[in-house]
Amino acid sequence: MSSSKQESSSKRVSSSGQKTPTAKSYHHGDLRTALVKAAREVLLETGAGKLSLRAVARHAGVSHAAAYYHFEDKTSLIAAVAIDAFEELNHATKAAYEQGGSLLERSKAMFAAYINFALEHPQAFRIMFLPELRSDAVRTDVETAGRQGHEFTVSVIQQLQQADQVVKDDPERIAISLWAMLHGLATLMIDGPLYRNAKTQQGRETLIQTATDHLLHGILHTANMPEELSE
Amino acid sequence: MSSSKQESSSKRVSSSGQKTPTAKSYHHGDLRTALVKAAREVLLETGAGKLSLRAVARHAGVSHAAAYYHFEDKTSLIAAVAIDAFEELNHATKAAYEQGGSLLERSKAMFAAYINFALEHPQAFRIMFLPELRSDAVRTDVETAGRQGHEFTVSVIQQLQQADQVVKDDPERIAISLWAMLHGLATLMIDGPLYRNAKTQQGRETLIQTATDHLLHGILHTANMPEELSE
DNA sequence: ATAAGTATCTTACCGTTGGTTAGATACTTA
DNA sequence: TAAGTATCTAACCAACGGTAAGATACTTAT
Repeated sequence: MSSSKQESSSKRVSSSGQKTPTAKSYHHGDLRTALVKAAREVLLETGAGKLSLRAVARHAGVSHAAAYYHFEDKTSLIAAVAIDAFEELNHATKAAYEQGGSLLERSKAMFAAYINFALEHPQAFRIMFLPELRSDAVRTDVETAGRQGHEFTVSVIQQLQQADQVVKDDPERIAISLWAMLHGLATLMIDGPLYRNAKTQQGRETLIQTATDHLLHGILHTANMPEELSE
Repeated sequence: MSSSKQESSSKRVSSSGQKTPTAKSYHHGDLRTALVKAAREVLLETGAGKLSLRAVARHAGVSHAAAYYHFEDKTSLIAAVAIDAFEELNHATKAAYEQGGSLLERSKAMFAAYINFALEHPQAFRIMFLPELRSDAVRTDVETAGRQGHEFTVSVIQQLQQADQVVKDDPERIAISLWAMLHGLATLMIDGPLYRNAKTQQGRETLIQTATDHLLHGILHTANMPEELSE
């Protein structure tokens, strides 16, 4: 019944001659992206778990049934929001990495950017990892959006290995360990028992600093702790 | 209106003479714990985000309004489920630690137990870290239930430090780093991009093994990797 | 024992939600 | 300009969280 409608209307904003870009005529123009944007805005006031499709449609100024011409499902709308947020996160981490400093400093800035994104956009961050976006039958789009960030991390690890700064382990596995550490720290800070420690900017930086240092240097006594990185 | 009712009826199962322990009379006996138990069972078939108070009451054989005499809120019921699950997790990790082997082996078994609990009870694990259980006004009970596990981890770290196996850093911070790593790995495995890698028992063990090793030994080239732990 | 008081449960109701269907409106294209 | 199609609204449904009023049973004082 409604199979290929989403694709056919995806990116077609300024094709025909409309009076205003935000045309308020019967047909909206690009309701799909407008709904995603509206969802991000509604998300700022509503919990991620209680995000209502009807509230999003209300915010966009359309009836809730209109949304079903652009998204198969409420979950599909949420998935689109998640992909949008993933792209934003990927952009933020890349931007942090491409700033000045040594290779290791830029890497650490990238690590911090991941957590800072979670702290600055907690609702979006929660959406990105909602269980129903994975367990559902086919949701490969969200998966690929998430994997892009992972692949970038792998490339950073490889660069660090080529510069002889990181052990020559499987970069894929190192990236996973790194991601797990960052992701765990972020979720514990926004939804877990660390959310009290993360209230002040000082507390956040300390948490990020010590955790990444522990991963970088190890916590076993047999591993030495050089001071060249305490910076 | 309903302030001290929950406390007054908490633990009073076999006080008066009832014919059967699972008395199906008008008054239930201990509906509160029955609802928590029912919620855990319903949770096995329903997603954690879509857990319905009415379905839980239905499963327990009572009307949904009856639940409101034992829980202020749907969130309060979920909080009780989370506390129940936290206690189960704490018990599992302690049990893993108290098994045979060296101190480090027992510690690593405890780390693995955390992730295995998440993999074996993903729905309960998700409930434990639902955002609404933290951001809500006063939900200190869930917090303390979660903190108990953390404090136990701190004590394990301290034991490792006394045995000269772990650097003499602040044990609190080390425990946080450890928890972040384990928690991140667990969530990425059940709700994140690693859930494909975690389908086989082999894949899970490899993920746990390499990640904990990375944290224990560090990934920087300046840190050495002793083989006494590769086991 | 009995009556009053209280805790717990059911039934009935409310507004909101996710989702579907039928019909209205506008864009597209021949 | 007419037919066809995409997109929207209005109306409807079942299920949900939550509340209020009344039914039932346990408790306790007398």
